[in-house]
Amino acid sequence: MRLRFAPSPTGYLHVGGARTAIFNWLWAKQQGGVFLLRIEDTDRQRSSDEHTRAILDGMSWLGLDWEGPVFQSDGVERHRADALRLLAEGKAYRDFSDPESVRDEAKERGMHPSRVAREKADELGLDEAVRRAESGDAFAVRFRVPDGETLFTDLVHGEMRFGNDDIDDLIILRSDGTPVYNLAVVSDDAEMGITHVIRGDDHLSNTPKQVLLYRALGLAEPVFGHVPMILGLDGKKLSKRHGVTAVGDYASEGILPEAMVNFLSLLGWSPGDDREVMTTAELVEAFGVDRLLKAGSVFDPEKLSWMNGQHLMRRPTDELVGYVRDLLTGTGDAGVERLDDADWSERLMEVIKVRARTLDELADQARPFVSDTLRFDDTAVAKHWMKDPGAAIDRLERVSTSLEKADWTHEGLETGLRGLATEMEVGAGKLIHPLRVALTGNMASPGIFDVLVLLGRDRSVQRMSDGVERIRCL
RNA sequence: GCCCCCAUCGUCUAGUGGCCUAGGAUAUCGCCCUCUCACGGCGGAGACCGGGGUUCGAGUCCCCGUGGGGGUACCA
Repeated sequence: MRLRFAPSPTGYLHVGGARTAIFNWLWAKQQGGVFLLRIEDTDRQRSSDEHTRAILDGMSWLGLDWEGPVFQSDGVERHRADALRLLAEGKAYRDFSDPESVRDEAKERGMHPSRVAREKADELGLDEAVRRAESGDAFAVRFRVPDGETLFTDLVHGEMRFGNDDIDDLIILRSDGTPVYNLAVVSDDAEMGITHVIRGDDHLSNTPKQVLLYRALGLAEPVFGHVPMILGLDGKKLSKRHGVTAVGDYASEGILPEAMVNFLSLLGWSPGDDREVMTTAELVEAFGVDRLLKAGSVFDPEKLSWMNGQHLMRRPTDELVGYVRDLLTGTGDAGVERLDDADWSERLMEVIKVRARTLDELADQARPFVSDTLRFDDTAVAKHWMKDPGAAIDRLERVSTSLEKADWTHEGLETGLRGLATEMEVGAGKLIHPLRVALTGNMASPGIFDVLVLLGRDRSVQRMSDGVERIRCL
């Protein structure tokens, strides 16, 4: 079994393409098949190394590995030979007509352009066509669609039947001698020995044309499976109008590749039970083309975000430390080396990972612990400090002196602080809230005793006195 | 215009003629946990596009509408 993913070199791997790639990859992995990559660049004008590179980067980020070098569609000679062979066998004909005048005439007579072209070619006759070709007249090569019907079995749609009258005599070779997509795919896929083609629904209408080409060329045709499209929140085909559509952009938004693979694989497919958060290994195990859906699905960034949070909680903490280190180094935050203390950073991840949905949020959560330069949240300061600055200062100072001598453990600190609250005849929250602002600059944080333990005695005490100082200056 | 595909909560989906009083997830609302925010737990609201058949019985099968998507290039 040989599968391939064949994106067009548009400069980025969009989510729809990514999902198609994922389906192919999952199936290949599960069946022990071969997964190949081919860049569709028969139109040389459009392709560029950077474009190909962007797609490869997207694939690598997702963790989708393919076999061997990327198959570049450099088979122009082969494509041309195929076209010429069809010509020699009378399965294609030379079209000398001017595209524009053919279009006009077709419109006038209410016909399809390709049928006008066929009529003209038949009027011209084979001998005359050969003579004109030999004298140097430029011509395109059109495939002559035979009479009858074209049938094939689609993995997701079942039996497909197209009346050949509805299929146009497609051009397979342009008048400049370059091959056209529909011929190139067929020729290339056959060359690669592709046995199964999973691709987007947008290719469904192309399939009978390609099937006809396979049969005319005597090539082994693959089994096709057409998966539904991915739509934007407005129900329209997902495009740049919907904002982020390149998978690479989600990488920079703090999405884990495994979450992306998981999320995308659940668009147009489901394992059949209630499982949703799944590892890539589980997906490989559960995947099956028989459960591919027919209806298009909307890409919902909210659910992706949730799923990412689920994956985040399940990742090994040392991996999370790595992400946070990179992110905080990138933003130039001081103190990143604190993360090198494996035991400490692991405990830090344990308390912050449930509070983050993206890697960026995880880094934001980690920042107050890593860096000593706090970013104070205005509403937090207003609510817990400035409503009654005097009380805030008093409480911070008393917490500080009381805790300074406490046993610096979760339990020791809790007994100490709650004892102080009782002594002062205030609720513990009255002490905790201003303390949290002093310690983290924020209104929200992990449990205050975890914060204290993670920060350590010296840094905690320092932040409390800095906090007092800060309130006085405000 | 012509051809093709599709249709269950807002969204992702389960459902292959009786197990459906339509299940799960997300989002949303309420409660609980609680020092905050999350996580987690419990609960609420929320869908079979419409009309005809077939059948004892239809979300499930058939037909017709409607809606959405795709194709119809000397694009890929």
